[in-house]
Amino acid sequence: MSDDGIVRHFFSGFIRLHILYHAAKEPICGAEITEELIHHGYRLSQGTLYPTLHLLEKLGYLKNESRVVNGRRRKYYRATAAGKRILNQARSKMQELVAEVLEDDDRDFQTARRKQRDARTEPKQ
Amino acid sequence: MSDDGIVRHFFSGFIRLHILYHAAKEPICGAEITEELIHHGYRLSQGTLYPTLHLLEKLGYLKNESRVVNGRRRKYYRATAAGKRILNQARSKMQELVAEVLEDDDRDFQTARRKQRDARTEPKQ
DNA sequence: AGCTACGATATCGAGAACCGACATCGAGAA
DNA sequence: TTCTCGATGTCGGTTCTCGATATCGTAGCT
Repeated sequence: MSDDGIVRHFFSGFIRLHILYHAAKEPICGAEITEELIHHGYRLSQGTLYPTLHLLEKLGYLKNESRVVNGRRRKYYRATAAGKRILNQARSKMQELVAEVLEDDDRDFQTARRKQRDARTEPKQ
Repeated sequence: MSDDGIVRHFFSGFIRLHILYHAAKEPICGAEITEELIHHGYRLSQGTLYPTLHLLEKLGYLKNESRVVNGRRRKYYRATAAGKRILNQARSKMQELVAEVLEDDDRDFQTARRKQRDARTEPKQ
């Protein structure tokens, strides 16, 4: 694991969640997702992206529809009802995990929710 | 990938980020981290946890100090200056990635920041 | 001191995931 | 039909993850 890769490692799963998120917002194809991620300074290789799309489709969270754009065939993926359900579920989890890391530190991230504050203040031993 | 495992998969990196976060807050040992994660309903196997700790230490983000607690040897890890730096860097990234997924949907997560709104609304050709 | 108990830490092998490189596909141009 | 080229799909080597197992180290006991 490279020094710089550790941050990427922290978010690799999260990047994949973005696929589901975007597919819930609007139909999106693989090439657009790649492009989108670059905006964020991330990169998901084709060897990861397409299998992920296929997996999400196989699990019933995405469905695709072929279109032709500029003489090119593209598969546009859209989140199914089940996909939106799992997305919301992921959002809740994320809420919980993120709130803790962003809260109460030497930074001003008070906008984060602080629901689980009490759940982790029990004394050890 | 199991159906239920996909959500876990989304956050596996996030879970590891928690290690760094807790180590920045206070010295923490492997056993406590495991315990902590269970509060969140997550689980990181020992075969993943310890190598991760060693990696973070090798990269210079953590340093450890052995203590004896209840007759047991424990290695307490604490974030170094470099570790806190990378944590803040990760926080910014997280902020950015999370804000997008939580914002402007059929839910009430408006507490999330919306700084990068403009960065991804350029028309696709 | 030597022995045992036990929790914490560390390691190992099998399986899975990731990535980069390469292959395939398909619509329009020539 | 053949060529072009962007988009999709696949493959092998490398790395990561997990569960099981091993080691380590302190304290209590004799």
